[in-house]
Amino acid sequence: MKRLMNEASCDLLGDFFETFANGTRMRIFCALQREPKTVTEIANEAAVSITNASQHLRLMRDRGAVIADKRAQSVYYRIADQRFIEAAVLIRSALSERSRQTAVRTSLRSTAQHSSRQLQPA
Amino acid sequence: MKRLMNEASCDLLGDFFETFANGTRMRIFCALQREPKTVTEIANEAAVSITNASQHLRLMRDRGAVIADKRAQSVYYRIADQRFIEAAVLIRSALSERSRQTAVRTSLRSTAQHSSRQLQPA
DNA sequence: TTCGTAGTTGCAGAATTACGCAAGTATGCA
DNA sequence: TGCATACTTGCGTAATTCTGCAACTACGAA
Repeated sequence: MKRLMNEASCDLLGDFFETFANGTRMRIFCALQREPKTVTEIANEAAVSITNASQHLRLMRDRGAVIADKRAQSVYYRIADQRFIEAAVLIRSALSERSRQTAVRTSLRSTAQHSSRQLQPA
Repeated sequence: MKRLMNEASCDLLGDFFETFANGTRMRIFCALQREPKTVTEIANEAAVSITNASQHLRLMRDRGAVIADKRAQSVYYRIADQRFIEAAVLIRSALSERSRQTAVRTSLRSTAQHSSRQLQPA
């Protein structure tokens, strides 16, 4: 297998993952999946104060995850790139599949931590 | 557009993103891209102490991002699912493309923050 | 048994991040 | 102008996370 990412990519990615490494920001991301929304709407959906939503949105905007468009008094936020959603869906599918497998494995042997050996190189 | 993720997915994803929301853990992830490695090897590549690498690896393992296989005295860690790498590559491509676009936009108009209006719904 | 290598874990201090409150800016409407 | 709505920002505190040190377990070899 070829190396898919270099050092610089890792740094970029680290920043990006930090952007969503927070329950509130993840809920904001989910709330924005379908269409742009105002800060107030986002705060309601994510169940946080408007101040708090605004703070998280600023962070997300600074990191390029969302884009803000001002319209009269309101500021509409939207997800900056559709691929962020695609990536999320991809990861989710891997996670849900894995958790199912783990459940099966756990019920067959004990906690897997003790069974050593067996190294399949990816 | 249909809604791609529900609430439960968001929670799952939040956990996952937290796993990589750290420079050290991202470097560990990059180090493991191609093949399984021992804690010592990982610590060297990520430029951290063995203790520190071990602690991060435990967190990553607890969250299902990596898998540990013990072999004699050494513990080999590997990435749990190839799709995690695919997702990372997908996000990286979006990020690098975006940063190029932003650079162009910034050189054309000022800082974009002031130019209001214009709301394209995704 | 004893020693060396490879990892893990408990603990404490440092650093970072999250959150709310209060005060501020920006826009629209009467 | 004055007032209301919609956000943003500064600041202090609370909570979380990171990191290293020292002590501990696990395994193999002499």
